[in-house]
Amino acid sequence: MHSYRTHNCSALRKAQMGETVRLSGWIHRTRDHGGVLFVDLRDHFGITQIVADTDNPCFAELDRLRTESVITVTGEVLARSDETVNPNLPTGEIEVVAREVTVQSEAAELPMPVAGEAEYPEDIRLRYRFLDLRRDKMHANIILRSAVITSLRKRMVEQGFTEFQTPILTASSPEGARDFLVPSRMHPGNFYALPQAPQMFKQMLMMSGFDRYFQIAPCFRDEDLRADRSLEFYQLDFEMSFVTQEDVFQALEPVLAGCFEEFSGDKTVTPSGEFPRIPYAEAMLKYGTDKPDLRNPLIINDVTSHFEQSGFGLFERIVGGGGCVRVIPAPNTNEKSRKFFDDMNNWARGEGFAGLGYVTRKGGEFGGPIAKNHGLERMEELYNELGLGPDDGLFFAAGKEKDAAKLAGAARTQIGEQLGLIEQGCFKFCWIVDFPMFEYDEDAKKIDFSHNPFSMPQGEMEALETMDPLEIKAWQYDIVCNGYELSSGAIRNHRPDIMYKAFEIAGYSQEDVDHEFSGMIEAFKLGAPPHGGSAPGIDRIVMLLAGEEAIREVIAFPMNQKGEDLMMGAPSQPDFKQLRELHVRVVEPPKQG
RNA sequence: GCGGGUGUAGCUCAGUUGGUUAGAGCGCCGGCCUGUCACGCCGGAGGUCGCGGGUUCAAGUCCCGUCACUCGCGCCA
Repeated sequence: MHSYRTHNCSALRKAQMGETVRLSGWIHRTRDHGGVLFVDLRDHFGITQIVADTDNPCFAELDRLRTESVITVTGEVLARSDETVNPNLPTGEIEVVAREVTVQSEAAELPMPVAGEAEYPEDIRLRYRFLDLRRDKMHANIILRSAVITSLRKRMVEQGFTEFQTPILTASSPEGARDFLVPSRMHPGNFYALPQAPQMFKQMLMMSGFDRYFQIAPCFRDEDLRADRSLEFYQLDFEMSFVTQEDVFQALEPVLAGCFEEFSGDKTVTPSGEFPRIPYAEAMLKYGTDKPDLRNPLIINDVTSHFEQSGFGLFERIVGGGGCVRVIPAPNTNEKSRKFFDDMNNWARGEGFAGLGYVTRKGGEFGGPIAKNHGLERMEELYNELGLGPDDGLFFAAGKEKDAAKLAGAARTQIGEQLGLIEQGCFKFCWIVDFPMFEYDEDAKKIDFSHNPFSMPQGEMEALETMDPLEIKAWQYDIVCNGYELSSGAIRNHRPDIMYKAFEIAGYSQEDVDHEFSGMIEAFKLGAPPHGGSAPGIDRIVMLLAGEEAIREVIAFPMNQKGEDLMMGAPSQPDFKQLRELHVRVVEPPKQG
């Protein structure tokens, strides 16, 4: 007989009745009835009930052991009587009568329980992650992650992509997020950078003639963390040669839709080939964000023209000063109390906005100060234009265009949630397209790239030479699911002349470009195919599929919000010898206060 | 760097307008129980109420500061 097991803890059925078997696992729970003792033995696969009565020589040992101790049990498979079958357990029709128990590892008292579904403080969960990962939910999340990655990989290969590995120790890239630096022992004073994304390498692979690249790529960014953002994360990084934006969409949609359909259970998924394309400007107007949650049916409207001359002085002044007024409908709120509307205003103030105005409407009767001051007839006109009903309230976000859009977008989400309008049980994808190539940087008082400087401008050289830079769009796109940005991507600028021109508009000389991106420019000058790609975030994909709200729930060993690994104790101070070899000296920052 | 939330037993939490010895469930330790599966019953141990200061006859409770965790803003092309 095998030293540890003949079956796993989810394998035994009535068919094995009478067989002598051996199982190994963790003691999940014990139930001591005095005369008879039940032990739930758990492994990766499931749970099997072990039983021993007082006449059984194993009784004392099993009774003594704490939960989460690891044991090997040899015994006979018994069918349970009809009344004692547990229908909730795949192995619930049988139990194993212990004959021999070997303790593999005795557990001390636990800092957090493994059995049960309670919530536990995250710092304790992270400190004892190996215990946390034994819990059902976490174990399932990590298995899901593995299955999702396998599925994505298979689907990419089916689409004709080739998997590559690119360097982890690489060069700092001058744009984007902060780099993680690694000191070079052999080159004193020089540092490697960990890749923020394998951007340069994948473009180089296209210039190397490989046509379709992909990688499950680790990426590193030294920026503050969020629920859906960590210092290190994985992307399904891909790039394609000789493609238009539409070709990229058609390659990715079946991969994402297919993967989501495979793992989303009962939830519906936007079908491949039907992901809406929403221009950036339209998204900012209708949803107040470039990552709209399309499960929310509310649409924002611009009503600035209605308030150029209005009895409502505040809005008139805002509009007169070049600002705008956006409205978010609150359908069927005739039963809502004044508190509901005031609470929304307080919420907006709490979020740091000036405030959120509102109009109430109950059976066709308008209420609230805006309606009164603006005039009931003009309000009626506004409602007719927006197609609103006699019981629909209306919220107002006014200010400079950027602020009004942001407030309207946040309010749209808040109203949708408060009124329970967010459609559940679905994954709604969309592409956001036509991002502006440039934007005006208020701080630096100059034109700068709005997103990726290496994207191809729509209209190429002619656009750069003839158009107002702020009007130029880029072949750049984001994919969004349920309000989460899964990735951004672009058709790249593979033409040195267009590259120089684009950088010139943003205030960089040809020498600057040659100096900062010499490798890339060099490659472009030696035969570069038109190419483009994207890189959906794998952690976020798994998070959505697992129904979690933080990527830490789908990462085996995540960091806390301060970028610390509480289990391994990272980051930590290196010893002096290591620093000396690396030619690095640490200067402590001055203490506060 | 900034703002919100939380902080009471190993864990989850309750604790009234400030008022005697700070409680419950789970876990732990001991005892009882032969069919449970979140087993049940009895008993016990376990607390710097995050930390520091202040107000008060009296602070878990009020005030100020600070720390930790967390969510968000900035940041993340």
